[in-house]
Amino acid sequence: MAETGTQGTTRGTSGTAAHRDRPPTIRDVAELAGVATSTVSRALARPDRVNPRTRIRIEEAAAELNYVPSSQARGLSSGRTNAVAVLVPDITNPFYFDIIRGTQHQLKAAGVTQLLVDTEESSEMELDALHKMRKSADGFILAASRLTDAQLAEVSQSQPLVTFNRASTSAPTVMIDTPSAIIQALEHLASLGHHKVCYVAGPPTSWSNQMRWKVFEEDATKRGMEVHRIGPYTPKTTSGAAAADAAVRTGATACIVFNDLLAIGMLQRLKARGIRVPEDMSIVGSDDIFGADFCNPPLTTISSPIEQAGRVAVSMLLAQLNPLSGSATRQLAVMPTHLTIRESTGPAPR
Amino acid sequence: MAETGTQGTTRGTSGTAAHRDRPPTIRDVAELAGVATSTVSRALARPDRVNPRTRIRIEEAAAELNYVPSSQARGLSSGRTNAVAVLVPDITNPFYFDIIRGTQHQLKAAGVTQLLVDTEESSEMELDALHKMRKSADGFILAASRLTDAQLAEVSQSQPLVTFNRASTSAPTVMIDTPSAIIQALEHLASLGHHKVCYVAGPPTSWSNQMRWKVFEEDATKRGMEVHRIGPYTPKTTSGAAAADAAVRTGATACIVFNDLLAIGMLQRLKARGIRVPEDMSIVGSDDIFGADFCNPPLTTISSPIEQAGRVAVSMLLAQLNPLSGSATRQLAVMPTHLTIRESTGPAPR
DNA sequence: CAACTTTTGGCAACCGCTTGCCATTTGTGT
DNA sequence: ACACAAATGGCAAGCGGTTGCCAAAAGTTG
Repeated sequence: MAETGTQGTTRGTSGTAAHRDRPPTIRDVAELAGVATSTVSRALARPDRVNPRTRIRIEEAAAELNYVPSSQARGLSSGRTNAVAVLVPDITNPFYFDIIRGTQHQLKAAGVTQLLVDTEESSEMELDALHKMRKSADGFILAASRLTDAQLAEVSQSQPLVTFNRASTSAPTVMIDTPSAIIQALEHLASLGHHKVCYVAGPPTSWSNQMRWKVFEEDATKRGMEVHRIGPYTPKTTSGAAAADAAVRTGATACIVFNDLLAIGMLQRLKARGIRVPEDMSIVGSDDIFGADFCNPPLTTISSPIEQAGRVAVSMLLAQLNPLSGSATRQLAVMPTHLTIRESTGPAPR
Repeated sequence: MAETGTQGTTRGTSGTAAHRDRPPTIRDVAELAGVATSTVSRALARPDRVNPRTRIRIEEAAAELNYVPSSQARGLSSGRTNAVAVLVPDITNPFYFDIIRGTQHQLKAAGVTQLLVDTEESSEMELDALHKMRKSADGFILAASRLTDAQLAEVSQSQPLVTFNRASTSAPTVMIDTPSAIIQALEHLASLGHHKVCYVAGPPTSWSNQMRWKVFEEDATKRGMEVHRIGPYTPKTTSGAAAADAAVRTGATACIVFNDLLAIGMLQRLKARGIRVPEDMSIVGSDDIFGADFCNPPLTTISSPIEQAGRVAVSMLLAQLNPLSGSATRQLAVMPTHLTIRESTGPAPR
């Protein structure tokens, strides 16, 4: 302290300043600004906790040194990592890319790092990641989680998370309005005169798959349609061939398919077999992924603001992490859906 | 300081151990195993540095406590973060999906966390990320970097990185064999009788765009073809319409397009305008992204093992980070390419 | 101007783990 | 059994921040 006065003149001591060797630490900034590290820390974290004049001095010093606080160190002492992990079952699937894009955007806006994890459709990997990363992420977003209700409940007990397309009573959830979507699709098919419909199932552990089938069966039955179900199939285009063949065998004239990937695969197979879409068979996909608009024929599918869903998920998670004043955090967000009618559906063959 | 001793005993206050409240630290493990934390640290990091018996004891303790070391703390003291940042210009672009998938796989295999960053085609954001994350990532993978040579050189000086599809003398690079690919494509077009060809350009700051054009011009000229060039266009399907219209105006009978996204967009526009592909115009894309095989017509395109490129990039980066015995780290990897001929190319119209 | 309240900034103790250095043990050769 | 080398484990000093607590400084009030 006594030397502060001197220091003003000192300046030259260090000779040429700003050696670009090692990244500057908070200490360097403190030194340059002539204050203690704690003050620097405060100036940056809670600006009104320090005198405006010193704050400015510190800010200038920081700017000059091009100081960037180490998130590592910060995390260690503050207990927060400023990172959020996003777990998806399959990075390969374009559907999740929309989600990822959404989360990425929103997280970046909040200055939070995104840790992307591919769980490869496996609940073990999911649990493992959840466990391994509990110290390195402040929260998790589980897209289409494959965990059981019990597992989910347990996990959500110990770490903040929000699920996407996976209902849960224990954690905030954002999901797309599947029931309404399926009903819209059936309505559409019914109006085209279809009586025999088939649901092409995806992964049994997928909650949304279960929901879709449930609603499909209920509503189709209510309409007096003949309902079939085939599957489960891995939700990839490559499974489409098998699915298409099976679908044809059921005698159904229209299929609602678990997702677009599978649907597009079916389209390819049907074309190869010379079965015309939609003349001989109508196909409805789900998710409206990249490609659904330019495949052949363009796919009628269930659209939903997926990217926005990602954003919402992040918002909900962040709200959970920083409990703001008053307002209880929202526990459920349902994204609207609508049927995008393109060219893979048409009048039932007679 | 004097009280430290007291504190040592205080610990027990909590009575029953292993409360599942807070995640266990290295201290808990040490205590359970009856050793010092340093020993635990070693047992886990360099197993042969401790006695096998104690190591086992420690491992058991760790297992019982379900101990996972804090990567934060580890990073702080060791100076390594065990994370690698992957910067892509546009998360939206399926081309990068493949890269990301590749890097993700390889990184996971190495136990390294992937930090995904979307730089939105902006060199500023790229620099910014590079700067902000220098403390939180051990290295960087720059996919299709938009940085200038000078910037790249400077950055690579201070942090380990490898570039993908962006030549650089200052950093290891993995790229796809563009020249050969373009030549293959021109050969293909020539054999179909095309004489007037057009290159549809992508982002001017894209190195691979520049390369493609360069080789295109050289080789096409050498073949005595009439060469056109249009663009630049943003590499998205939505830019395809403008590109298609411009391409038609050039009078060319075949186009080689910067990437598949743009090419698919052109396909859509051409179809809308009633211009038949490939009868009236042939289109060759590049990258063979998801969707290129099922668009209408399926796109003839330049394929390359993109996912593998991502893997290789990671390997090169990791090699750079852990300079192993002897073998100098590879500075350049060139991924092979081949022309995947589908249905968007055909004989030149007469 | 004294008495008292606010501001402001420094001190020092962590956060959880790594690592250089040193004291013990244990093992080896004769 | 003895001298000496190798193996093993603990101590303590950080890594780069954050934060509770306290003292000095500045501002208020009558």
